[in-house]
Amino acid sequence: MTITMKDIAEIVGVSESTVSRAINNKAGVGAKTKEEILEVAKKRNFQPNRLAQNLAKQETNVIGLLLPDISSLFYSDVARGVQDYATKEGYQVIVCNTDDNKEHEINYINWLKSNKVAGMIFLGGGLVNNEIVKLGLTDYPIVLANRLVEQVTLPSVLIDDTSGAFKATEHLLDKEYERIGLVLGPANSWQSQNRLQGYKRALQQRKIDYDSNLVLNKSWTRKSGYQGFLELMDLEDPPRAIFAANDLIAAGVVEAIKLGGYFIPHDIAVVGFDDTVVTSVIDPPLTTISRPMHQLGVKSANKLLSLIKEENFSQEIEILESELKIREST
Amino acid sequence: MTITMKDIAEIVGVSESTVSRAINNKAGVGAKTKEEILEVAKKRNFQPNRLAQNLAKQETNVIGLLLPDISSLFYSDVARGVQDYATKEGYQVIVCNTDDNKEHEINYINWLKSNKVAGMIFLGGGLVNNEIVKLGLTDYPIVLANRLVEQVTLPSVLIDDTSGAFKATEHLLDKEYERIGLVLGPANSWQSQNRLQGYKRALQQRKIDYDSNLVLNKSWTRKSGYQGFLELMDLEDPPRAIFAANDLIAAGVVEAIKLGGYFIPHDIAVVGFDDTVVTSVIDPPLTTISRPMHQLGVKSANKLLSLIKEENFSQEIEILESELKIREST
DNA sequence: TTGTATGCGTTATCAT
DNA sequence: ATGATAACGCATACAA
Repeated sequence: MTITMKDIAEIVGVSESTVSRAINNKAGVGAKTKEEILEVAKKRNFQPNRLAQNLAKQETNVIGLLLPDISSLFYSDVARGVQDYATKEGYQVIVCNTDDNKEHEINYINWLKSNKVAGMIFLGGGLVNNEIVKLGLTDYPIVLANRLVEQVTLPSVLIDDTSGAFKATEHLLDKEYERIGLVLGPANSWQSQNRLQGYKRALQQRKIDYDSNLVLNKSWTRKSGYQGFLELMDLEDPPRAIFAANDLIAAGVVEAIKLGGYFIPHDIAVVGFDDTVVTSVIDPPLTTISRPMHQLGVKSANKLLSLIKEENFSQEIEILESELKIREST
Repeated sequence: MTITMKDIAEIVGVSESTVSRAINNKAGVGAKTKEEILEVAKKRNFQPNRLAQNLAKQETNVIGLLLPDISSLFYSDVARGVQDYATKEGYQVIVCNTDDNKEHEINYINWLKSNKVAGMIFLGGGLVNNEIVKLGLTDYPIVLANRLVEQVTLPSVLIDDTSGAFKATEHLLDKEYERIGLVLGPANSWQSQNRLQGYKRALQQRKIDYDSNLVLNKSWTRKSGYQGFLELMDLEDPPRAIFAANDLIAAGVVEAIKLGGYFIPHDIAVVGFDDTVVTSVIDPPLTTISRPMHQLGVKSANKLLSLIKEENFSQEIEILESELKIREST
């Protein structure tokens, strides 16, 4: 069923090397011979065996993408970005779900290596850098996406969460709100910390004092938003604008506001963070911070491929900005 | 840097075939020789070159997964299921985003074929069956996941949407509601049609007359749910239970109910469909139909691998049931 | 038990 | 312009 170059060579009555040259469009084949070969190849639907091809060329057009979980809202978007760019450049990508399990990660890395992939992207998660080095990956094209490592610096693409929070806060500040409630997730999560930092920086820029009473550390849930709003309203001088550190929290805030009989944004303004589907459940449409997830994938793949092709003109670390999406809640 | 069997053979002072046998745990190697070989292999961190291995064995441990879009909520879950099962069985999967574009699909299929994948899963989307056959895939292990084709029957795994709607309706019927409002998506979508069919079947079973006034065809949005509820309330004899054909619609229904001053489920009961993240935004927690998406992936991969291993004991078409998740909205 | 030889389907380096 | 040949790294049938 499946035909090889050898077969074509026999049919046309030439050598395998001539067939190879003709099919790969290389110089050194008579016009007529070439035509004949291509005709047979097309007619018999010849497909080169990539395994043999890659083995001979000592290179592949496959890259590996390691991430915690492809079914996550965040990572699947990034993965799509990686695939879009890679495909466009003639590469395929193998997605490996590590579940943040170090053992899984190592197994996958070994599998990818033995399959001679052209390079790898490590998205999120947290394999310590030393171990990556130990796995002999230093001489391997690698890009880190949204994953910071200490010590050794590897080419990376990151999304700047802090500046996202900065923009959200700044936006409310622009709207003349000076006291802005902030409902965060747990205090020990770095997401909370980054977003708090952005919030503080925005206040600082406007020379507005930071009031810790306005900042609540809760969890990343709708319920937290609901309760958080009630707590903020209990303050002596309650805020008339609220920055919810993710969309789920924002949903809770919005619901509490509406059930309290207030109007958005007339009485109280709300900004969310993430721009997930959750946004579509909220009325009025939520002003929120949109993180360039697809873009993160595209840029990472872009960086990796230029590494592979040794066009190392891309800077080591690239930082992507989040975008403020102004809708009707502010 | 990377070591081959040839190198090991030289180091130990045996032939390549002996090394191959030792490493692949095959009979016919002296215990001592084997030990020596394995030691060197381990020490030098030998990784067999899969390209060469596959080329020699004329088989690979890679399967292709074609789907419209990995970043979609639904498909990414299924993909995860495929990967989980495949990985467990020692296979890797290549995900290809077709965007329902026929040309893309054909390109991917050709790429997968030339890479000698062991088999493919076609998830969703719609390449006509004839074309699949034309691509010479009939002699290729293939499984269709949630994609029905006419004519030729290929091994398939499907999720029975109709029975999901049946269960949702039955549940409300069990709660003694006889008049049940149904808010669907567009009338021409087969999702709407299936869900309507399940609804009707449940009524029929209880010998309850179908009242078309209770059934609304709108769109798959929150807004539709909101308006749908208002329309239903305008009826002479409004329903006290509502089946929303997806979670987004349910979210709108719930909001309208609450803003109308009614209580859920005391005054009005609501059932959704999909069990997506949207559910977590709704208060009270929504009773909904959960489709076994991850399971769909697992079963598809399972079927494909048994096809590959020629253990064709699995039935041609497998149907997966949806599950009723009873929470607090009913 | 071990080694030799050959093949897997290409690519690439020589000759001719 | 074309062909013979080796090489890529491994598996395997056949000898020894």
